[in-house]
Amino acid sequence: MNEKKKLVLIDGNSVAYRAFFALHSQLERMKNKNGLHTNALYGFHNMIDNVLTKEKPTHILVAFDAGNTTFRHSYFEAYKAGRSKTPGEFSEQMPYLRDLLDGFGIKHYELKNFEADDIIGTLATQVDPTIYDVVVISGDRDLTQLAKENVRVDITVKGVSELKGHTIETIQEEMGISPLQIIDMKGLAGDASDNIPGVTKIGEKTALKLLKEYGSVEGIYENIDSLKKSKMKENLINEKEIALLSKKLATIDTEAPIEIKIDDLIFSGSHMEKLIAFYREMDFNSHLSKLDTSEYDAEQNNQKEEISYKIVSEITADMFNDDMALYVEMLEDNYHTSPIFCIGWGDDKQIYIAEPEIVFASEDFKSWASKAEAKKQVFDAKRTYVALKRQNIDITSINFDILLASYLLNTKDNSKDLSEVAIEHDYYEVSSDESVYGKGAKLAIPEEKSVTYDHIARKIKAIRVLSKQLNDNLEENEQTKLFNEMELPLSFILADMELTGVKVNDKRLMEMKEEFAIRLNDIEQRVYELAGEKFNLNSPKQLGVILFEKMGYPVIKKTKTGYSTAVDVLEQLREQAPIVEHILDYRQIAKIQSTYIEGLLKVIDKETGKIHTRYMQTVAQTGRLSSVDPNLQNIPIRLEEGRKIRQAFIPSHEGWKIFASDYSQIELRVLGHVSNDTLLKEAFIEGQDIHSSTAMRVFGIASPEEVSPEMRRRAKAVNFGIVYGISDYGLSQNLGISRKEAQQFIDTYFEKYPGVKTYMEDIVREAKDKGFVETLFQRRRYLPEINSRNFNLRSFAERIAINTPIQGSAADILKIAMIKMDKKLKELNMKATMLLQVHDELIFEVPEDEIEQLEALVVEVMEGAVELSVPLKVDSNSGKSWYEAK
DNA sequence: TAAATCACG
DNA sequence: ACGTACGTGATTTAT
Repeated sequence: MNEKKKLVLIDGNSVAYRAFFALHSQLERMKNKNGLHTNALYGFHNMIDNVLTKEKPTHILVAFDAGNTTFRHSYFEAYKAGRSKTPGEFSEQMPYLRDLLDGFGIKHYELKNFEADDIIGTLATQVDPTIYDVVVISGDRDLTQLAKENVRVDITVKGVSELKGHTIETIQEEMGISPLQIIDMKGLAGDASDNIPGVTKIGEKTALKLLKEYGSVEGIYENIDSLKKSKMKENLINEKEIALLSKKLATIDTEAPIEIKIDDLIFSGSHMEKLIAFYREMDFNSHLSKLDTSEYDAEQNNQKEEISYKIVSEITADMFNDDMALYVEMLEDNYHTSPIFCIGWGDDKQIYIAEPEIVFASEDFKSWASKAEAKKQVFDAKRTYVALKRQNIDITSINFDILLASYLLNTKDNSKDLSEVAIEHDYYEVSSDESVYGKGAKLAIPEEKSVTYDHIARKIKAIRVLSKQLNDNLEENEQTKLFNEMELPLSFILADMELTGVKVNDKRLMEMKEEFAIRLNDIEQRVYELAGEKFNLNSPKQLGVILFEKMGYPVIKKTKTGYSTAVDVLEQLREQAPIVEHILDYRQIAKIQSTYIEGLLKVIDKETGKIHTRYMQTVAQTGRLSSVDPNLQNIPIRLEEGRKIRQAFIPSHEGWKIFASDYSQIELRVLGHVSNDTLLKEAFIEGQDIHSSTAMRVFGIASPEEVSPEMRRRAKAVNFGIVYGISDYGLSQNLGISRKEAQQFIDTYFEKYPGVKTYMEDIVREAKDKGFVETLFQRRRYLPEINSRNFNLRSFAERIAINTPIQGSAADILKIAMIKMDKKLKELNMKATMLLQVHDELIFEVPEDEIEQLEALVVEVMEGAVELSVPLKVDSNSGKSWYEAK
């Protein structure tokens, strides 16, 4: 027996609007971390969820209105006029509705000049009634006119989860007319919400009475003479045109020129990864925890198409050719330490899977890996390179990295999970690592080996397919140079830096640890004395109670959950609260102790006494690197106590030195270049102290000598503010001045540096126009919120539009310098080695007798890395430890 | 798992 | 009028 199919058609705008008002009381409570309101999305989500469970549709579509004008406006301009303006809090949620539907795997559609009703009406009418049962869902009663033998129309009653079904029978029962007569009723009675006029003095009751007698609007006019004389008859006669027009307006078009076919609407389940990402973005935590991912994954995995591969127990040379994908599987993130448990490689014809012992013992594999003519495509080149290097295998000629490419195409598409990256590029044939290996305590290699093998084989295929696709995309964006000449070569340089590692004097750290332990204990006792009780000093919550409740100090700032006890707050209490001094001391030292001393001691490689960080090349949205496990880009320097940590970073060879070179004011120089501002460029060209120079302009000082330290400090803050996409409030907070004063500084700055002002206006306009900004080297960052109706989101995007080309271009420049530096060091056969990168500086270890040469080389390479309209400047220092290279 | 805090550029 | 500086990662407490 053939079951009937079920088509569900949802009126997106109307249901979302209902959801918005149903949860209107929650409006301010329901916001995500970015301040986006989520009440309509939440309500809409729950409605869909209910519908999917209850109706179990085989086909489903959400239709949207397209724009504000429809074909109806062409014969009645005032159609839908006089509606109150759509609230911004609602419209800002609409774009995300599409994401939600994509997650659910539900097709959505809109058609220019037509309303959602018309799309729904056309589909509901045109599908074969012997095959399809149709359910229409809307918040708008007009749609009940679509009810038929096989079409039920559900209208929201209250909220969106409670629906009332309308069929031919119920409509007949309640109103005594057929669904199609609802149009006639509107023609007579009009509809205030759509501004459909109707005939004067005729309301729903009267209309129904007339229709029961005469059947339709036309029927009434055919029999108009038989009506007895009345005011109503007069109105009907006078307003015949209006009645016919009203009917026309209320009629849903069942022959709209839609381009979708019923087969496009097949519902084959949700895309869990997308849905989860949506929940995360919207902070729908209850939904996140409710998901039974394992069950879902299993179902999804079953839907994937079969993949064939060969399990290899003996490797032979004919298994390799000059164009293949390679994947090395490890369970843990840290590829410096994680065991390798499976390896796959292959091309479009054949995929091979093998256990690592077999691969590592194979000379054929090794020579293929190191063969220059053999091009390899991977996911995460650096990870692959390091993992093989640990086995003494040198891999060369990796010519594509889909992770790196994906990140360059959109910095947001940077998941460490291959399947997530694949899904972003509409490739669904590979499962998530989590669904195969589990997570947290359950993370493990599957008992059944074929599960792993199948998974790796799918990864190989995905790499093959996506390498071609993403390479095309890079070309379309003119980013191939960025990929081939900057990011990909850099990833191997970073790999070498990570593998080299940096030597750490653990004895020195342990000495410091003991010293600090004693001091911490002393301070702790002192604080307890002053507080009159013991408490956990590391708990901001407990500290808040002591400070602001027990001791009664004034509350200066609050956080989401209670009193703020951050430094700037404590500093304001310093004068009146002696205890605060000790708390600040404690905080400072506790930070050094836990993060830097204990933290670093934990990650020193026992064998080599070195630390091997991992540079994340696809995380930072601006193009910068980041550093993890441990983070070596935030080792203390500003305060002397913490700076001493750097004494523990030493050269790995006797008689060598640590050598550090940093770009001076690189971001402001980049700003000078991109803004082409005369004064700003001049300051750099003439080698002025940039902050003093700014102080002179902004405070109207004649000579550099007259700039006081305080003025320079303020000017420096202004310069920072400019780079960050300044606001009066931000600057006022930073400088502890009034907003008005801060605004004055900004105004004066823009007066003196009009080029900078123009740059900011231009870049924001360009971002609004194109939806993304670019660095000097075509690195892109998309700003989906730049045109948001939400002030917060839009303003944030505008500041990012200003900052990213500056921070990102500076990052590009240092990356170029690193590549050139690496090349030079090799060419010149120097022993000096690049160890670390910290955003605007490079740290090397170098034999004593190479220092001079290195110094000259660094200046040549870094200052000459790129040609800007302002000079680049580098400062270098060296010493026995990182501390002394200052 | 989130929030608060603080280290760096 | 709206509420805020840009980019990161690690540790701790609390839920």
